[in-house]
Amino acid sequence: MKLRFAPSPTGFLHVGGARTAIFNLLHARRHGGTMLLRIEDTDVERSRQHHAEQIVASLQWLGVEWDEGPVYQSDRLARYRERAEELVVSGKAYRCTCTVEELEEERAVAEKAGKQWRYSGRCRLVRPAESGASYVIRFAVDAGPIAFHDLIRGDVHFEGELIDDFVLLRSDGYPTYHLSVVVDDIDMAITHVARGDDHLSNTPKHILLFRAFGAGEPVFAHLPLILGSDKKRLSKRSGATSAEEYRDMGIVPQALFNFLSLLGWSPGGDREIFSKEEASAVFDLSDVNKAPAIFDVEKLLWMNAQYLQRMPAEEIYPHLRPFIGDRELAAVRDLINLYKMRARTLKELADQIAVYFVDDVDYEAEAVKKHVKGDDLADSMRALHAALAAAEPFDVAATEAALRALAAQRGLGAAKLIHPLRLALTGKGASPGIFDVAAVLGKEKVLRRLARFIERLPDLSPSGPSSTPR
RNA sequence: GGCGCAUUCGUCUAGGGGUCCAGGACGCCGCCCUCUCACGGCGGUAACACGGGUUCGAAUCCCGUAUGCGCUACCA
Repeated sequence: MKLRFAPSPTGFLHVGGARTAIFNLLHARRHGGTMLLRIEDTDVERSRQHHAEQIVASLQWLGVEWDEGPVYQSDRLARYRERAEELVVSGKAYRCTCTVEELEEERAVAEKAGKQWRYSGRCRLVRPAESGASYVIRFAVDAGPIAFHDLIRGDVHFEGELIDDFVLLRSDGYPTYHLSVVVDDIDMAITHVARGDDHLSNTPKHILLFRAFGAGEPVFAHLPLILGSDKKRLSKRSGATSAEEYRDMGIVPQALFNFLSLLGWSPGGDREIFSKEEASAVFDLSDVNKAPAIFDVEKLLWMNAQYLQRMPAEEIYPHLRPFIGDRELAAVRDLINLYKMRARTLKELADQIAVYFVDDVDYEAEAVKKHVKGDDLADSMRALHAALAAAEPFDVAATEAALRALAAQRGLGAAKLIHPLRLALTGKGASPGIFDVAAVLGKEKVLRRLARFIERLPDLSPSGPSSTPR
C-alpha cells in the first residue's frame, strides 16, 4: 500500500491540505503502507520554490513525516510529454491547434445563448496538418457512464458525455494537473488516492486516463472540505488558513494535528485527546465522514490548552522559545509550570511570563482600584516587607506562614494582604498562587518589588498624592 | 444553468432499524474548590433540514423538496 500527499506550491500549507496530509499518513501507518510527498509545481505562473520549501517545513513542524520524496513534478516534464505522445500515437489523444482566443470566443457565444459550452472536438475530427503552429494535446473522451467506488463517498456515477476533451499537455509543453497526477500515480505505484472533495468531479477524467494507459485504478477517497465559520471554503476572511499562522499564534503542533484529525473523523467512543501514534493504530479512510466540517478556532484553543497542561516544561520549552527571546530553560522552567494551565497559547504563556523579567512592574488600573484602599495599607505592607525579609528559607511554606501570622497578628483576613502583595509582585489582579509566585521570584525580587510598591502607594491611592494630608 | 456531493445541539462528533423523548466534547450559564485567575469537579442549555414512503417499529432504508458546497480553464 502506498499513499501520497501532493500539494501545489502556490501558497502556504492550508489547514485543509494539512488535514489531507494527516489522513494520508494515518492510513499509511495503520496499514503498514508508505507515504510519498510530491510537489505538484506544473503551473509555472503560480508555483514558487519558496512555497514548496515552506510547505515542507510546515509538514515537518506538524509531525507529518513521509517515507519518499519530496518529488518535484517539474523534474519530470519529459516523462509527461512522452506519455502524452504515447496516447496520441495510440489514437486516445490528439493534437489541437485551436487557440485560446478562438475557444474563448466560442464560449462567449454559447454563454450569450444561455447554453453551457464544451469543446466541440473540432481538431479531433479534422486532424490539423503538421505545421509549426502551437498545439495542445487533448484527450479523446469516450461517451458512456463512468462509475467508481469511493472509500468515503461510496458509489459515484458520472456520464462520459458530459466531460469534454480535456487538455493533457499545454501549448508550452507543460502537463495539466490531470496528466501529471495520473502519470505519477502510475509510475510511483500509488494504491490509494486521498485528496480533497474538490477533486471528486475530476476523478472520472483520471479514471479514463488510467484506462487509456492500461493501468489499474487506485482506490479513491475524497475528503470533505474544511469550511470557515461562514460555511464557505475556509478563506482569509473567516480566519487563519495556514498551518504557519497557527504556529505563530502559539499553537503546539501536537494540538493542531489532534484537532485536524477530529475534523471528519473520530476514533470512536468519547476519545478526543490522542496522539499521532494512537490515531495510527485505529485510523481508516473508510471511517471518514462525508459532510464538510467547520473549523472552530475556539475548540482548537481549548485543545491547545489541554496539550500545554499535560506537557512537561522541558517539552514546551522548545516551542515557547521563539516567543520569549533567548531565555534559557533554567530561567523559565518554574514559570512554565506555574502558568501552563493558565494559557491557551504559547503566546499567552509568554506574555504572562514576561512580567517576571521586567525591572519595574506596571500596575493594572483596575486591580489598583480594587485593592489599594484603607489608610493603613502602607503600614501593613511595610510590616509584610519585614515579615517576608525574615522568612527563611524563602519558599512557599515559609512565606505563607509569615504572611498568615502577620494577618492574624493585625486582626486582618489573609486576603487583605494577599491581594496587595499580588499587585506589588505582578502588577495584576490575578495570578497563580501568590506564594508560588513569591518563591519563583525569589527573596530579593520580592522585597524589591514590594518596597517599590510601598513607595508608589501615595500615587496609587484613590485620593491622589496631593490631597493626602501628611 | 448542467453535473456531482452533502445535511444529528451554535460548532466538532457518537450512533448504521428497537437498548435514542439521541451520548460525548467545545462554547455559554449556574454551583463547588479557593488568596485572585486558571485547572479540576458537579449540574444546566441545545440537534436527527422538510415532506412522503417501506416497516409492528426509522436519526438509521427508499423517493422527492429545500438549503449548502464542489466541479464545469491550456489552475490545481
